[in-house]
Amino acid sequence: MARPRDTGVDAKVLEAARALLRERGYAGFALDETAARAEVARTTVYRRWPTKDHLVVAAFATMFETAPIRETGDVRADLTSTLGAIGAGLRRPETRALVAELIAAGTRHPELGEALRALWAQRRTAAAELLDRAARRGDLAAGADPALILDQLVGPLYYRVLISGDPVDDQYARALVDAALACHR
Amino acid sequence: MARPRDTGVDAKVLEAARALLRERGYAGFALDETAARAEVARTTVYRRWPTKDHLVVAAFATMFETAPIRETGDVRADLTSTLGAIGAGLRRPETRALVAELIAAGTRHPELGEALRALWAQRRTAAAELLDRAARRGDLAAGADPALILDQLVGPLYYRVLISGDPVDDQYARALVDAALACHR
Amino acid sequence: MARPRDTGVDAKVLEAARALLRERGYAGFALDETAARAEVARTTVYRRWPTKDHLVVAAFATMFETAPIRETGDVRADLTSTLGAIGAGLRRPETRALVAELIAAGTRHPELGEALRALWAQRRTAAAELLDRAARRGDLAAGADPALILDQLVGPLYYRVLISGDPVDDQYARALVDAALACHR
Amino acid sequence: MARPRDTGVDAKVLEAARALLRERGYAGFALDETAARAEVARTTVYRRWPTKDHLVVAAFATMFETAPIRETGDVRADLTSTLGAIGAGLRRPETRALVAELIAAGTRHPELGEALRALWAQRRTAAAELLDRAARRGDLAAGADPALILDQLVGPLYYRVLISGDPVDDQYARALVDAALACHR
DNA sequence: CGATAAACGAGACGGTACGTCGAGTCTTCGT
DNA sequence: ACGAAGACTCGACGTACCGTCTCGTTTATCG
Repeated sequence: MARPRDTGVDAKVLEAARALLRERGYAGFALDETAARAEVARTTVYRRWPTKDHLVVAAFATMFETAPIRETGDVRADLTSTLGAIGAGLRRPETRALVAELIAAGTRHPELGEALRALWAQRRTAAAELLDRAARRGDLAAGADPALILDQLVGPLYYRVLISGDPVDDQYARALVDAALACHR
Repeated sequence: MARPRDTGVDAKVLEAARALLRERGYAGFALDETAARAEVARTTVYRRWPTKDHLVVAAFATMFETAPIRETGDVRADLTSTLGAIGAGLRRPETRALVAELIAAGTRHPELGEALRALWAQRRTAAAELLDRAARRGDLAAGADPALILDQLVGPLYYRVLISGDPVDDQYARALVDAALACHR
Repeated sequence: MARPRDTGVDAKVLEAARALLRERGYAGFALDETAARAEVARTTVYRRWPTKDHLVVAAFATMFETAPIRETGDVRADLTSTLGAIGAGLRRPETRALVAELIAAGTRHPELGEALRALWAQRRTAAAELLDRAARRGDLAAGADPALILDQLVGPLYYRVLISGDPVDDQYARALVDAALACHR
Repeated sequence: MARPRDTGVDAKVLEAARALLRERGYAGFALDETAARAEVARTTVYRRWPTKDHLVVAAFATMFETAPIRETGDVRADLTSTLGAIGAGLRRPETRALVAELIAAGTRHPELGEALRALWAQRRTAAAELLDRAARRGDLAAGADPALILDQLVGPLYYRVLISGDPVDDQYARALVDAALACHR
């Protein structure tokens, strides 16, 4: 009885949003421009995402494909490459800014906070499973808490990127993994 | 050779800025209102801090006095209480939002990024010295890198607060310290 | 296909602008206040008139209804009363200031200069037609150039008001008309 | 008993002001810049001229040397060349704008209005004397009022420049003089 | 000759307005 | 209903001058 939503719109808008986010970061991101680029009316965007923040989070959610993990069975190597991949994703300054703005957006809109945490959790999954399997294989100490280990591995990465500004390179990833394995094995 | 700056102005403005940041967070922070509260002309504010971001960072820098650390000599206890204090400071949602916005601001204005990193470094100092002394006392393993250990301790804290949203309580602080000491000793 | 402009807005804003111009003159005229009085957002004003100058000219254009002229057939009397009316309009000091500012605005924005000249031309029309008819009736000398005569009548009026500051009263109007008719008949 | 004013300052400032007025007109004229150009402190300027308007008027007063008039005895020729000179001075658009702004300034500050009228009167003197002598020589009709004639000559000039925008060239000057002499002789 | 009052330079300060940008909401028409 | 187009509200931002003020630094002249 009513005109159905043009499903192409979602894709076009998100695509445009991603592009703008990458080009200019959150600061230079304007909903107007996104709509213009997607060749869609501003109203149409608002009908789907009630807020700039919502749109940005939605676009962000589609930005990083869950990196496929090649698991070799060598915990050290696998962890190192995974951490390295995460670090590589975070390194770019615009990414840092975007992540920061997303956190802020998540505070302004609780549901977005929820969604973002889900996203992070999902990104964390791969590494978590890696650790779980290692634990089951007996490659980790008996009493070790995989979640804590993961925090110890990933936390410093974000800490360096967001807070201290120290470099996050493969060497650092290796150092982190070495330290973690030295303890928990 | 010219009329000297009214030092009272700095204090009044920063005071007002702090208050506003605490009340409404970065989102609800308006330079206009700050000036009004400080009973100072808007232009006077702009003379000192060229941008809203600059003012916010300046205000933030004066928000947290370097927490005095009581060192007992018991590494475990000292670290736990220090971490707990850091965590306590970060827990409040407005703080989380503010920290996130500051990171973003730091990306918009490189000089601010610099300033912020200096601030974090300063906040980090106390804990770092604690670890250094422990190392010198032999309470840590010979080859241990204090900076890395610190990352492993503080990183997860920020990670939980900003990213995963998991609770940051004293129990978690203890777990982190235990894990770290288990390895590096 | 889009939401049409609220025509009421134009009226309300121009009305407010006229009022402000009359009360405070160009010097005390603020676009902000106009918008406030018209109970309209400042940006809405800017959408229609890109500049304070534009708005002022637009408001000015609606300030003086084309004075209705009663033509009796007696050239001398008709001219005298017309000149008198023009003079009366110019006499008030705020008017003088406003006219001056308008000229300046017309120089700052060429399109406004155009518009203003059109306005003046229109105001001049009535008197011009009066002279034309007189010429056709043979009340003026054959070779007389009505446009020149008009300049000689109206020019001194503006000259006195704007430049010399000498009084512009009915007696002066009469003297001008007498002199003009003495020549051109 | 006190340090005397540096007389060079007045000259330097007025020079700079004239230059700025010529370059950018009243609109682009900033007291700050004038002071900078004159290599003088802003305060020093304010000590002499209480207001931007005052300074501008003062500068203007020195802008046009009273044009020396060569009187040949031929009223028509003398008047035509004088009018032509006046017209030439007014033609430039910046001059028009400046004159307009000066009128406005004269309304904002009554003393300035006074000063300006004096200036105009002075500029008018030459032409007035010309007419007076012509009258005394009997080149004008007995009952003719020189002041009125002058208004009829000069008024249209200003009228065209400021109001109607019609060209003010030598031909127009001649037409005006012809018309005036046709009547008053 | 040294005190002193005013001139001067430099710049802080208060204030007022301007014009701009972007977010969200609302209204209308077309499909 | 959905979609396009764009008007409207609102709130802030940063800028540009203006005119006033408060300093420290000169400099002519008077006691």
